[in-house]
Amino acid sequence: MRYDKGHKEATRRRILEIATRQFREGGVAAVGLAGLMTDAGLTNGAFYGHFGSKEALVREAIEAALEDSQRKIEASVASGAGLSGFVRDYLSPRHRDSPGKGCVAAALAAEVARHPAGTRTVFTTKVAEVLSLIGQHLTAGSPEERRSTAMSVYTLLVGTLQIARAVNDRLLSDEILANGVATVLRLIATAPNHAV
Amino acid sequence: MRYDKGHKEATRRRILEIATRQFREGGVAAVGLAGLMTDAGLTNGAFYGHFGSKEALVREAIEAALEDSQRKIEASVASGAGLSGFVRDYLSPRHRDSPGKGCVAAALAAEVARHPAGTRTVFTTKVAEVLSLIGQHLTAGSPEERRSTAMSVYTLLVGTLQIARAVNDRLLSDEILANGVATVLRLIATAPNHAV
DNA sequence: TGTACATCAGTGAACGCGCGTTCACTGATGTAC
DNA sequence: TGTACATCAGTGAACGCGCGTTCACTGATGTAC
Repeated sequence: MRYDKGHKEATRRRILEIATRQFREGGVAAVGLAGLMTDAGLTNGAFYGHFGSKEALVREAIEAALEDSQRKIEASVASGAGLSGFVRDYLSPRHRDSPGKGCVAAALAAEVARHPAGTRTVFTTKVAEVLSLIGQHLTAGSPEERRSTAMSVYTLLVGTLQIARAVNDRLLSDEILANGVATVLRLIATAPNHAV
Repeated sequence: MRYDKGHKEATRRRILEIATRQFREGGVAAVGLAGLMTDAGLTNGAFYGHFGSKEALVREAIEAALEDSQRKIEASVASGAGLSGFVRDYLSPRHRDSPGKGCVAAALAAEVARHPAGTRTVFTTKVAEVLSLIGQHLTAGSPEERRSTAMSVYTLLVGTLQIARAVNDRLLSDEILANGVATVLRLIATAPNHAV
């Protein structure tokens, strides 16, 4: 064969990697396959040797990016920084300013809601895993309370990052991030004391 | 003149109304001007008699939709349901399932972050007004604490609605919404007890 | 050892389509004289 | 009262462009005999 063993797999991985970055940076709709393939050092036609359609790529990109999120949480816990460390990274100006390397839920949740069922199902499965993972690393409360807190933490993280990114005023954006950190840490520290 | 006095203004309002709905339903990128104008009962060319560009329409649509949000908050407070009533409406399955009539921040925040400065500035100004409005209707805490709580409430509302919309599992989605209501109401009821 | 063929990652032109925007034109009305 | 012109909301074709997808082809390699 002309190409090394593993060459095609490496190319596929390269396309996927570039795609996950570009999708998060500009949104799925703004990424064209021709430009994506050029950035991968190939021509447009080669795309369909690796993926069945753009939507298939979107599914894989979302899956990969949400597995990345899980790895980040685990890395933070393993490093001793705990969930708090993850929260501080997540709501940092650095994360806000580099969406291409960041959370795919914050970048694409609204767009995912408008995608076909298969894509939404992948997203759903992986988000459920993230929620479960956050719940596992909470210390306060019963299992039900931890699940509940995990949801609050995750939605608050996503909402805070999104508003901080959309807002065009650095001071306000920084304030929103800092306030988000304080609120999430408070949620983590205290059991929810359920009324329901 | 061929047309009634006020005819053009009415047409403009009609285009704007349809656009705010379509933008929230499908995202800005998915809305084409030709289709929009057809839905308004006109042909594509007429658009530029009313708006300078698609982006100018986006700015006005975002502004109008965020003023709508403010009106909803005020209406809920005026009706005696208070902020809690607004929160329950915001995180209701009905709101989740009808994005076209709902919160523009939840529908478009990620997309706004990628739009030109002018659009982001409009968004920023109006979001700041919403935060201030929420703060005014909080009862617990100092003014600083109320501002802080308002931010947490708003970002939590937006994040919760988005994840609930993206998720493809009705039970999980409902659970996320219900959990969001409980958490937001808890935030509203208790002063944040700032650590910073 | 030499020749014919199979394999297969990638090429690049072409497809039909919809996009935002421009612009010469239409036609019903109001105004001027 | 009748005629010429100005106004102006809207028409609809055209512009250049990029989209996702298809497909006949290339060319370097491995395999068979």
